[in-house]
Amino acid sequence: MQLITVPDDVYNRRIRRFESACRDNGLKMTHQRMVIFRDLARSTDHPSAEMVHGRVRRDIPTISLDTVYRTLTTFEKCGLIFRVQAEAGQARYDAGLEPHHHFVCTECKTIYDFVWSEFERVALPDAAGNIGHVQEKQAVLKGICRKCLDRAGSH
Amino acid sequence: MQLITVPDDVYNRRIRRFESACRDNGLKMTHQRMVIFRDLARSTDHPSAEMVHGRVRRDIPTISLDTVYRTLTTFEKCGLIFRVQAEAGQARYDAGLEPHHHFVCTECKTIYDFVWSEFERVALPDAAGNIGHVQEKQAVLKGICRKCLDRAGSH
DNA sequence: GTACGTGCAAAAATTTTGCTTTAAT
DNA sequence: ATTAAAGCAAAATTTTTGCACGTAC
Repeated sequence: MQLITVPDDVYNRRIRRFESACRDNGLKMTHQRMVIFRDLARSTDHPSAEMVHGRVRRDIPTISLDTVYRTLTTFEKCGLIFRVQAEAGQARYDAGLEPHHHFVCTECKTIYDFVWSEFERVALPDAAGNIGHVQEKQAVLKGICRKCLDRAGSH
Repeated sequence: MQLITVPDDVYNRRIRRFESACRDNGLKMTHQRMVIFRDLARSTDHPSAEMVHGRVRRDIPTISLDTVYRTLTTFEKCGLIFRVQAEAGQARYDAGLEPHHHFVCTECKTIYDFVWSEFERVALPDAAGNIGHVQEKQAVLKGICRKCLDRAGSH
């Protein structure tokens, strides 16, 4: 379930980016793609293909899971969304393009976003540049989230 | 195939750590576990379960893939090895305990290690501490490795 | 009208599990 | 002798694919 939602201005920016990305990549504007992207653009929970499928079925009850898989892969190739580095069994997706990082709870597998402007300012070591051409850099934290800590502490 | 190998002193340190971790966790010292751990301790290629299976079969031709899966999971629970944040379809493992980070080539899926001492020195933002208790922090880079860049450039 | 996208079903790939046999302590 | 681990086979889970039909441009 999705409690926190994305602010309107961020959501609208994402939708506009989606529309231009479709045009630029020659993607047809299908009902399925719009509904799937709208769900992602509003999401803060880094949903898996199955989570997206479950939610978009409210709008398109006949949509198939493989369409969701194909669509997510397509969006990823266009740079519209990212696969999250979280290896929680299933691939998880994120429509947030603003630089941010992830805290993965090893207990409940929830993925939390956080910003870390200090990180953005630190230069990569030479070692990294020697390996190849860096396109994306991100920090990943693992730990136990507050919710799980509280649950464990209460008995 | 494995080109670079781990220096002897690092390898020996890992093996000693393995032996004490088995004692501490009440794990029996089976032939399979030793062979699997030795392979990981020598590895620099962040192998998947299947890669490990393929290699340890040289020593134990009858070893089954599910034993490898079970053993890797066991080692991970003991903190002897880590699952790498790389979502390359399969889970990838790493026996390196010294702080290091990963560069994942989006082309060939190779995972390269690098050290980044500057990163270790930067304090986490308050936002991260508010989410929960951080147990592990790491940077993940994505990009195209030199090998793939060269291959693409040569035609 | 044409090319691309979707739905369906089936398969592929990866990982997990129940049960029996084997081996370590 | 006990108890954990290995091996086998089967299942569960996640993701991909071929083909026929439908839809956006």
